[in-house]
Amino acid sequence: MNISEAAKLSGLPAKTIRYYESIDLISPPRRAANGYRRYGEADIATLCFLRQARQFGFNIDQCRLLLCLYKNPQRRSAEVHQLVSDKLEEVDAHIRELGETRELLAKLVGACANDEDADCVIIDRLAGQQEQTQTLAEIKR
Amino acid sequence: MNISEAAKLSGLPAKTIRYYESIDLISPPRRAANGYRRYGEADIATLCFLRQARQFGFNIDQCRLLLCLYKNPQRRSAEVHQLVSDKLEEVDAHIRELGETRELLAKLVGACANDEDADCVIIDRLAGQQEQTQTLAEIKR
DNA sequence: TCTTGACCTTCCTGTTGCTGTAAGGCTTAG
DNA sequence: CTAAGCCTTACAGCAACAGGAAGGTCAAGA
Repeated sequence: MNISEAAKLSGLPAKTIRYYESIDLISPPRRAANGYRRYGEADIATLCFLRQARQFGFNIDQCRLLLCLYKNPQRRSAEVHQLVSDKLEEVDAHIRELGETRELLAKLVGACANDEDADCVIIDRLAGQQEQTQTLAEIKR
Repeated sequence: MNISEAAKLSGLPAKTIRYYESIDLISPPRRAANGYRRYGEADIATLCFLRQARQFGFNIDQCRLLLCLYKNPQRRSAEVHQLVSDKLEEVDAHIRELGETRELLAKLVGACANDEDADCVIIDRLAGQQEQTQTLAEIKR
């Protein structure tokens, strides 16, 4: 099948499939006489695997590793487990960070007068000296 | 003061300050006779404001808006409130999305045998046809 | 047969928010 | 006089693609 059908079946844009080939994430497919890329079932499976892995938040390098494991019948499931639990920790850390930001933003929203006046706690807070000093202290540590 | 002191006081790398100037986020400072940038108190305040806004997750364009409001004594706090509550929603959506990913990852981690065997639920799940079909159905909608 | 539209190809640029590096000028201390 | 530590500009690169230009190919219809 041609690239656009592979795209449909895999759920990845054709652009992305070509991109993955260009960075050696997937191996170049056979070409038809006219130069068109030809994909088979196994290629589609690989592309689906990649789409899923990306959706799970794995970056391209992590996908490379996962792909190795996927294609290697000698793999140990413990290796896969390690990769995924690392990613889980990564995501947890990211969520915690965003959660802190969220709380700070919520405080700002709650504290702002939200009226026609120019006085604005949010602006004051963003311009605030205290926070600046605190951050400076952190930097100096 | 020169750029490196401005960097120290504002908490932004000198590189970033020059970058902000290059994209017209901040106005070009005066120059000393030798061509060095000279910064004053007001410049530092602006840079601090930007650092804080970035820490809160505002992107550069949003910082532009915030900066306008910051510098405009005719602002209405309601405008600021709007910007910040939009950002809060944005962050919330991001957190929800990450939360879903987190749950899926946790399931994978929990289901994996985590041993010396090649059988791996995670690999199966990432390569899974069901999910693929489901996603295809979603695409076709 | 010709044309039209839908494919396909490669190559180049742009996105976001910086960071790194090169190549060179200024300043100050020893 | 030299070495360090500033400063300047300008260009390249990161992730993970997306958009578009310029051109070749293919199948269907008038």
